[in-house]
Amino acid sequence: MEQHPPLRLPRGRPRSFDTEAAVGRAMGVFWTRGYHATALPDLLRATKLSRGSLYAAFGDKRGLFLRALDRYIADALTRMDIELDPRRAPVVGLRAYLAGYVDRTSGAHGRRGCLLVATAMELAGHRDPEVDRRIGSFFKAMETRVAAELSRAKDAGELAEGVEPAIAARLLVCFVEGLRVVGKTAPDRVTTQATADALLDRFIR
Amino acid sequence: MEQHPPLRLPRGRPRSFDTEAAVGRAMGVFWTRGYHATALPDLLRATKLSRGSLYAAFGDKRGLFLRALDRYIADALTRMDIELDPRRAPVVGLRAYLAGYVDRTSGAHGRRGCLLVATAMELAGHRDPEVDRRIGSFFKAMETRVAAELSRAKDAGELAEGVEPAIAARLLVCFVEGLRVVGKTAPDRVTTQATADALLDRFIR
DNA sequence: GTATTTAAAGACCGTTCGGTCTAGATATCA
DNA sequence: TGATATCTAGACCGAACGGTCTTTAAATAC
Repeated sequence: MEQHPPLRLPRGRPRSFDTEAAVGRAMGVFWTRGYHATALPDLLRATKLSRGSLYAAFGDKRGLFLRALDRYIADALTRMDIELDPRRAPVVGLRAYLAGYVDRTSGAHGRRGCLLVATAMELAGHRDPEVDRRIGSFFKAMETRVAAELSRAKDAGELAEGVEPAIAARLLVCFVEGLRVVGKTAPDRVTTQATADALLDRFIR
Repeated sequence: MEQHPPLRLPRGRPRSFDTEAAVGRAMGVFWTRGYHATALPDLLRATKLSRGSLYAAFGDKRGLFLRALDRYIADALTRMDIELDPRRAPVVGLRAYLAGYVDRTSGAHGRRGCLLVATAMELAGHRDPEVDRRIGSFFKAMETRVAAELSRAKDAGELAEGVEPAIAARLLVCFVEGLRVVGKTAPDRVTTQATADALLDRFIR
């Protein structure tokens, strides 16, 4: 067991705002506006923090951004783990996974875009290893989960002949990230769903 | 025939720089850095223009950006028209089209990203109709060309059974735009090519 | 009570932003 | 030559940027 520290209460006034809630609100701003277009006053308004509190809690704008990005990634992977629940049939999970992207990339939802894709395009590959690592590991994590699900499907005999789970997983990841891009034009949901179905139907029996 | 205007030469010193070349150099800067992260001095350095000349020729930063975006789009569509040359077999054209994206989204090329996708994520859906129109019409133009090629393939009996050219075209567009996104992590070319092949092979006979 | 810690408000800092303007050189036409 | 038009170079502008710091109030432990 871990040895707890003495746990003496600190002397002064305790922190009165919820750090995680502030990260969530900041995430929303970065999400809709992008990193460079988000100014400090935007973040102060959204988090309802003073400049001093924000800098004490997060260091600087980039520090808060990285926290927000981590939250966004954690949310996405958590959602995936629910959709690809191993207790469900793999094809059901894959359909749920795609249906989630159809929902998030159609109409007004689509127009809002994706913090991760926006960050990849705006900040990745510009000598910021903290950003690059997050982007790279997210795609890898996503691909790994999809590949596992496809492997389960293959074992259950539900995959079309000759489909390699690893390659197909990469393909699906490219597809859903592409949905996020064209989703910025707010395509209608029926067409998006039909496109996703057309893809999956070629890979399952 | 069109009636030419009198065509009198203007009085003063003629323009001495190549406007289109300047647009091309500016395009390169926006491409690698994105809109907001590109500062005026970056553009002045790249175009080798003075502030005065740049503002006289393009109005403002946004005006120059729109010119650069138009150039980028025109280049992309021209390239597609070459790859999908109607005198070639449609499957050959589609393979060339995908091979081009494999090349542009692997390794260092991939890391550079795509001005159009970056613009879609950074600027689309933010009440700038000039940007929105360009992004939307580009995806539509691309989709139309791919759909036509798939239609030709279908007529030639080269498509797998039950493949709808219109839906499959949208799917391919999503896929290649997704390639641009994950391409920011500089994936290796062999894997990317295998992924593209795995997709196309499911849709052709 | 005192000491201590935090919070909000906002003044303040130097820098950079996009954009305008002037000065002087240069290149063309008439 | 003189008029005209464009060039470069860079000073200049107000606004906004990210970030620091001071002040004052409030909330806790002792």
